[in-house]
Amino acid sequence: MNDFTESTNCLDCTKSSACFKKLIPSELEFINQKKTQILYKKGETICKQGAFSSYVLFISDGLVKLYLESPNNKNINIKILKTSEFIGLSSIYGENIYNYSAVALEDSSICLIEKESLRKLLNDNGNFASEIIKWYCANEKQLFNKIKSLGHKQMHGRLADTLLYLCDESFNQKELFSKLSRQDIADFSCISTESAVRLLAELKNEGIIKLEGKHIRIIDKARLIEISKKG
Amino acid sequence: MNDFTESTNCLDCTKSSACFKKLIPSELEFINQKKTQILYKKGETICKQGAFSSYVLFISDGLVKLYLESPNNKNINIKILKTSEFIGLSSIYGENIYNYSAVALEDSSICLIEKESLRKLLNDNGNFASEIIKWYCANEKQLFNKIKSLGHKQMHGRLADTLLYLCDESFNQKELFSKLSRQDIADFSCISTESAVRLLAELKNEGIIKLEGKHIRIIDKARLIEISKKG
DNA sequence: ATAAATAATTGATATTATTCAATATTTCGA
DNA sequence: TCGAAATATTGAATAATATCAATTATTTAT
Repeated sequence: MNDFTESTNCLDCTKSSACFKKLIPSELEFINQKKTQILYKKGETICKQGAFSSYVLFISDGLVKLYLESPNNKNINIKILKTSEFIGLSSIYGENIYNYSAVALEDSSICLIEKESLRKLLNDNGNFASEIIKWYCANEKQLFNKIKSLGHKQMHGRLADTLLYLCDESFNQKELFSKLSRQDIADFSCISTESAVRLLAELKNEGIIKLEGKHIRIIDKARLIEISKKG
Repeated sequence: MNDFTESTNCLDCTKSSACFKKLIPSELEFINQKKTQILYKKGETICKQGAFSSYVLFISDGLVKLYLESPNNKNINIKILKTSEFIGLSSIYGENIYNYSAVALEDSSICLIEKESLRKLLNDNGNFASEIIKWYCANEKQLFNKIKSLGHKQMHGRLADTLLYLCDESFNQKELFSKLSRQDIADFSCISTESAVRLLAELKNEGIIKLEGKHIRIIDKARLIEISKKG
């Protein structure tokens, strides 16, 4: 993010997500009263797995890495979140804790929204709730893909999945890779950092990817997809 | 399931899920018009991954195994669904296909509900939608647990997770295990059938579980949890 | 600009888990 | 009830992957 002069009023927020468009002005005003906006510096932890979840978070501007922590001090990277995405939506119901951790990959402006207020809106406004459900549908599909990748593919396929995900056009790739380490890439694939490095070198030698400093560029996407499918 | 004389009218259905309790009588009547009830025999496929999803399914009475299929002809078992649970809820929005397959573990009575009608109810009734979101919150947590299990644990920990899940009181265990093969147990853990068999024998020898025909009984739950945690 | 800290790379080895093969057991239909 | 088919079990060989150790490159803080 670059601009911190961005308005903090929900009514004319340009970074708003699809679901907020379903709110009527009075509801937007209501939610505006119930939120605070906070700036997280690059590297700061935005939410911590297991911690008490007082708020649902919304990225008003920034880039965030979402990951699961395991007791053995290893992480599983789940996804990269961009501006206009929620963090910790699922803490709204159920247990009062965050199911994952999130760290700012760049300076990020985050809206903290009171869970109670969000719940009220969900109950009052079915259109709003439906948009949230839409989000959950897409989210579930993504998690199933992760499970398929981890459950049945071996290293090569898993790394291919990671690269295909990270190289998606929807990310500013140069930017993104400059903020990710080999360990991050390994943690997306759930392989050791050393294996990630070795496999990346292999892919480079076969002309499937190009390593330009930290940036990874896919040269032969078809073959990478092939590797992903083969597992 | 035992009784097929069960009423098929949503208004006095005793197998209804929490969310339907949020519907007003006219809405229940509406949904009653928009559903059909079908009996699936044991072993029959209720929904197929990738197939066109015309309906959202609801188990009015039965027991169902939900699993992901991978191209290499291997399956990942996700969960066992019981009476009053939805199948394929996420096909309601997004792509018009089922993200997973489901098979009847016993003769099961399934309600097929028109997606369009369900969408209407979600838009009209925020309380109903909120209950669905509650379900998604719990569902997400479960999927994260699966990801943690697959991503970082090795065979022992993964099998322990499977056994702890399957031996939960919420299932009729004798019944359940009689319907699951070693392959099923392996597919929950994403390990080979042979490995599952070997590890079960190990656990038996160490007095952690007891093998009684097809039924598996946990003797030393504390140690099994230990194994699960250690990974 | 430089030293210290961190991250990336590579090779050798050890561990983990699958596959293949052979045998035993159970289930199921005629 | 019998025999075929499916499922379960066990062992040995092989493959996949992590770990450990050493080295090089990069980043960061002074």
